[in-house]
Amino acid sequence: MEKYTTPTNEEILKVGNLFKIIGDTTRLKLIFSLLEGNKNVNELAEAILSSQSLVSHQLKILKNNHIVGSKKQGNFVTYFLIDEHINILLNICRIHINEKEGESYES
Amino acid sequence: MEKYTTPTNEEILKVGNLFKIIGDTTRLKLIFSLLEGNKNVNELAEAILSSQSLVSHQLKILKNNHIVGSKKQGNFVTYFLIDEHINILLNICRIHINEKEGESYES
DNA sequence: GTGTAATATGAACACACGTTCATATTGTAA
DNA sequence: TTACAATATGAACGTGTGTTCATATTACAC
Repeated sequence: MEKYTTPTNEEILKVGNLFKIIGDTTRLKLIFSLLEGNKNVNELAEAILSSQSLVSHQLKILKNNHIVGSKKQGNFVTYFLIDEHINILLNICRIHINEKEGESYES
Repeated sequence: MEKYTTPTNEEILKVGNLFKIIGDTTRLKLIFSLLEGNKNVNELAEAILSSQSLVSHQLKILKNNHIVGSKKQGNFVTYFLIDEHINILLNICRIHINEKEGESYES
């Protein structure tokens, strides 16, 4: 693992923003759904049991933050995960959570 | 890396919550500050240029979510990072961001 | 005991943000 | 062209949350 020094304020903003983006359950569901394979908007809406509008809004946020990409094919728009970093983050997070199994989390 | 299946809704909530916790700049500053060594509340407030009250509030959230621990020593309370997972998450996130260097991020 | 430093806490405010609804846009088929 | 399906977008609403301020608690020194 690369060794990092103390981050600048700008970097802290970026890190915080990325975590904020993947800290929402709707967007997490979209990401986990896309891990199973590329999907278009309606397929995603069905998969996560949400409205088309909500899915479209959240996909835009994921796209603006370079987590997903899209490819227009006729009437449909196929979305896909851009790289593996997000998946790695999610797996480490799940390991962390499973180790803390049983402990309560509050805000 | 351990292979994970599709997460349950409960697990998605937990993952989302953890990312939400470390998705705030004030809490990130506290975490990065504690990576340099254990500190008490006032030292942290000075380090991140924030008020004692704000630091105390945010430390409580970090503690409730098992990211930091505390140890009372007389009049002072020393805070420390509980494990390495958070640091790993932060490093991967920084790698991700550095690779995306130059690209803009919007919400 | 009193005074003071360190920390925690609760209320209040302001703002961010996720969701819904209605509607606009785009593309395809007839 | 018209009709319809897929997607995107903007406004509005309600809720969550980070911050500040004032104050409470705790512990030490005198």
